[in-house]
Amino acid sequence: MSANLDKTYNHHDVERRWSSAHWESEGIYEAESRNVTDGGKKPYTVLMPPPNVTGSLTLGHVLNHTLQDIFIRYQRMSGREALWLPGTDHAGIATQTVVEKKLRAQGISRYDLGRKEFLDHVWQWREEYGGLILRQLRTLGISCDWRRNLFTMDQSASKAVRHTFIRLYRDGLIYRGKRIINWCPVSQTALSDEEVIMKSRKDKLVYVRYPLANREGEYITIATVRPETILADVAIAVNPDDPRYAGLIGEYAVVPVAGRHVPIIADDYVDRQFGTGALKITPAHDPNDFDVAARHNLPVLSVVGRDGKMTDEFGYAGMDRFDAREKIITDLDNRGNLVRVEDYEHNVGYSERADVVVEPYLSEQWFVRMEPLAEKALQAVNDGGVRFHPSHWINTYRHWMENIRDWCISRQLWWGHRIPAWYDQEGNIWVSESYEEACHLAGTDKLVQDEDVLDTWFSSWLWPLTTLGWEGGQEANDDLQAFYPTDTLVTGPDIIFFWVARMIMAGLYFRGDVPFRDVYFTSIIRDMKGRKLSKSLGNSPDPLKVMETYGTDALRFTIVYIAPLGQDVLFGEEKCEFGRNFATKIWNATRLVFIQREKVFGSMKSFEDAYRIFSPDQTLLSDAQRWILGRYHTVLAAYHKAFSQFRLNDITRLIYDFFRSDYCDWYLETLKIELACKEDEQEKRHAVMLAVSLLEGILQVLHPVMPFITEELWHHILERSEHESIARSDMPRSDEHWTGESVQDRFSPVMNVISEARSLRAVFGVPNDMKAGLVLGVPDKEKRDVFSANSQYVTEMTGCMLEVADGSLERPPHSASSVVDGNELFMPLEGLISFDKEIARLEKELGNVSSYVKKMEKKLANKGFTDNAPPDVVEGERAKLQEARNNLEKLQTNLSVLCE
RNA sequence: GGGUGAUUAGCUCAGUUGGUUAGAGCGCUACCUUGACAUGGUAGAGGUCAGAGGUUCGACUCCUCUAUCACCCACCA
Repeated sequence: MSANLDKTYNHHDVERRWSSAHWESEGIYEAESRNVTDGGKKPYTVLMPPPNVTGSLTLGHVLNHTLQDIFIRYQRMSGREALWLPGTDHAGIATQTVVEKKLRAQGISRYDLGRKEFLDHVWQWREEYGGLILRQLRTLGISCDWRRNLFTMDQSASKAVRHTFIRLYRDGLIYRGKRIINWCPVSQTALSDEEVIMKSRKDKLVYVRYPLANREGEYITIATVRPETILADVAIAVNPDDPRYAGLIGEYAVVPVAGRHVPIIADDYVDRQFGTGALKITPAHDPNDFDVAARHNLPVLSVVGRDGKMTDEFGYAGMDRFDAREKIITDLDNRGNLVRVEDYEHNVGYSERADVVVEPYLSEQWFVRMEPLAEKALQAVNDGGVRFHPSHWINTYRHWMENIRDWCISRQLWWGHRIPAWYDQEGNIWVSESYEEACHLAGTDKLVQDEDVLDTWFSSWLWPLTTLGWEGGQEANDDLQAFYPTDTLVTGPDIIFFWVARMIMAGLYFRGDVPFRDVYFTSIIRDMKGRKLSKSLGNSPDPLKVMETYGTDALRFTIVYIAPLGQDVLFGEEKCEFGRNFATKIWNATRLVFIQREKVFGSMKSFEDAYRIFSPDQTLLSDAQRWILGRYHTVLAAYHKAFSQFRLNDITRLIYDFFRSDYCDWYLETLKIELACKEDEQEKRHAVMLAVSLLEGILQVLHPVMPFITEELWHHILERSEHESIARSDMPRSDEHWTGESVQDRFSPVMNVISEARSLRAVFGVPNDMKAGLVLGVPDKEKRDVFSANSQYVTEMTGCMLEVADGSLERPPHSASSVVDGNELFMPLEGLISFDKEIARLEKELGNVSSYVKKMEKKLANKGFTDNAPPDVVEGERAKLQEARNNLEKLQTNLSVLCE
C-alpha cells in the first residue's frame, strides 16, 4: 500500500510538490469564455486589485488574496467557470520615485537623461524587479489564470486609457483649467484630493497689523498661520455684517514688507468669530481665497514655487517656505507689525506619498467632471446593483458621491500614460489617439504634446474592462461577453474612493453595467497592540518568513480565522501556531484513518475498488456513525450558507470545530473501538470507507482555505495522478436526509454519559489503570436499549464497565453519583471516595439546579410569558423545568443518603 | 463639526432575524506518553456581556443617552 503518510507533517515538501508552478503547467486554474458562451455555465469572476509593481508582499496582501482565493476555489469546485484576473499597477509616483532614487545614487537626475531615456530605465527596472510581488503571491498558492496577467501600461490597457480620455473629452466630461490644486513640492506634481492626508499639526497663529493707507496711525489686524504668504496678499476681507469693520470697507491697507496697497473688501465667507474677524486674501495660495478673489475681480500673485521655495523679490527668494515663515515673523516684529503669536493646532494636508505638507498651487490641470458620473454610480449601489459587505460602507460611499468634486487627473510626472492632447501654436487643444490624427484634425504638423501623464487611478478605474481585453471601443470581445460584470471584488475600505467608486462609474459609463456585483471590504491588519503595520515601526512581520516557519496553509487558515467581516485584526506571527497545529492535527488524523484502512483492506487496490462505489448503507450504520453523518451534513449546510453571506471566518470556525471536536475527539475514537470489536468484515470495511469519505469531504471543504495540505492528502485518499487536483473536484453538498427531524440522534446521550463518567473519575482521582464500575439507571425502556447497545463505547472510552439498569436501582454503596439527561449515574468507589468531596460537589450542583428551578418556576408562573410567548417556546421551558426538577430530586436523594 | 465601528473570561475574539444555566482559542490548574497526534488527550477554575435608562412576558441581542477607544470625512484663516 503506497498511500500511507510520513509520520510527521512537513509543509515545505507539500508546498513544493503542489506549487503554483505545478498547477500553472497543468492549466488547472484557467478559465475559458467558450465554456461559458457554449455550455451556458454561469461564470464566476474575481478581479485582483493590482498590486504596485514596486510592491512586496505584506500581510494585507496575504489576507486580501487568501480571501479572493477562497472565493474562487469555492466557486470553481462548485462547478462554475471560475476566472481570477491577476495583474500589476504601474503606480506612477511610487515607481518613478524608486527609479529616480536609484539613479540619484549614481549621481544621475532624470533631467540629465531626458524623458525618453529615463522611461527606458523605468521599463528596464520593471523588467528586473517588477515581477517580485507576483512571485511572492504565487507562494501563497493563489489560483489565478496567469495567462491573462495584465500590466496597466501594457499596450491594450494604454489604448483603453487613451480612448476613454478622448471619449470623456468629447462628451464634455474632461476639461482643462487653471485651478488651485494640491501640489506636492517633493514629487513636484499635482495630486487629487484623495491623495492628500489630513493630519493634525501644531502651528502658530500669527496676528499681524496692516497700516491703513489713508488713515495715519490706524491699523487692521489679521490672523494667519501662513505669514510667509503675506507677500502675495491682494486684499483684506471682513464680514459685511461685522460692525467693527463697517467703516473700513473700501479703504486700503498696506501689506507689510511688500508695501503693496490692497483693498479692504466685504465677503460672507469671512467668519466673524475667528481670529480678529479680518482675513488676508492670498488667492494663489489658498483655494478659498482664490474663490473670494474671483468674486471681487482681484489679481492673483504667487510667492511660493513648485519646489516649495519662495519666489518673491522681497529678500526671501530661494528660502524654504517654512524657513521663510520663521524669518518673516521676526521681520514683522522688527517692523512693528507683529501683534502676537498664539499656539494653534489644526489640520493640514500632507502628500500621501512624500509625507510633506501639500502646497495649494495655482496651475493648469486636467479634470474629470464627476457629478454626472457619480449620480449613476450612487444609484447602482442604492439599488443593490452593487452590494457592499459589510453594508455600512454604503454610508461612506454615499457621502462621498453626494459631495463629489472634480477629479484632477494630470500629473507632472514622466512615468504613466501620457495625456493624448496636443497644442498648436495658437494654443488650441487637439485631443486624439495619435500625433498623426491630431495633425490631421488641426490641419498642421506643428503640434506639441501635453507634457503631463495621467493619474495612475485613471487606468485603474478601467481595470474590470481592460483585464478582459477591452481597449476602449464599443464592441465586446468574447471575454467581456462571458465574464463582465465580474462577481466579487475583495479590497480594503481605504480605497473605496480611489478605486471602488470610480470603477463603478467607469463600468456604468463605458459599458452600461456595473463592474462587479459584490464588494467584500477586508479587515485592516494591525499588530498585537492595535497599531497599524508599518515599515518604520518595524512591527510588520514578513509574510514569506511566516510561511516558511509555520507553513502557508497555517498562515492562510489563521489569518482568515481571526479576520471577521468588517473588523480590524490584531495579528502577531505567533498566532500562526494555531493554524500550524490544526494542519498537524489534520495530517495525524488522516494517518490514523489510513492506518486503519490498511489493516482492514490490506491493499490499496481492494480499497479503491470498493470505495469508488461506496455510499453509506443504512443497515450497517452504528449510532455513532449516524450521529457523525448528521453533524457532517449540518455543518455542510452552515458552510454553504456562510459562503452565501460572505462570512469567511465562519467557515474556518465551522470546519475547525467540526473536525476537532466531532470528527477527531469523538468519531475517530468510536471508529477505533468499532474496528477493534467488530467481527464482521463487511461492517469493518464499511466503517473504514465511511471514515475515509467523511475525511475526503472535510478536505474538500477545507481546500479553499488550505490548498496545499488538502491537495496532498486528497492524493492519498485514492491513487490519483499528479495531473488531477482537488481544486477541480466536486464540492460536497449537504444532504437533508441526514439532518432531517426523522433522523434520531441516539448517540449524544451516550456521549454525555461518557463525559460525566470521565469527570467523576477526574474529580475523585481514580487512577488511570484502575477499571472502575459504572451503573446507569434509565427508567425509559427505549432509552435503556440505546445505552445497552452502546455500552461498549462507554466502557472503552471511560475505562469503566457500564451496567445499564432500570429506574428502580438501588444506590450502590460508596459511590459517586450524578444525573445525566434525567438518568442516574453511579460510580462505585470503594476506598477512593471522599465523602466530604462528594458532599461538597453535590451541594454545589444542587445549588445550581435549585436556583435554576426557581428561576424557571417564576418564569412559567408569569401569565404574561405563557400567554405571549410562542407555544413551542413555552413547551420547551416546561420540559426544561421538568428535567431540572427531576435532577433536583435525585441530587437531594443522593445527598441525603450520604449525610446519613 | 459630521459619520462609522468597537466595548463579552487574564489575553484575542465567536455569539446570524430577542427565548442557551453566555461559548472558543491562547494562557492557567490537575491528571494522562507501549502506535494518529504532547504542534496531543481528558477533566477543571475563570464572566453582574462598558455604564444608565427604556421597549418587551422575556434583552448579550432592539431603542435612547453617557463613557472610553479606533477609524473615515470636512475649505474657518
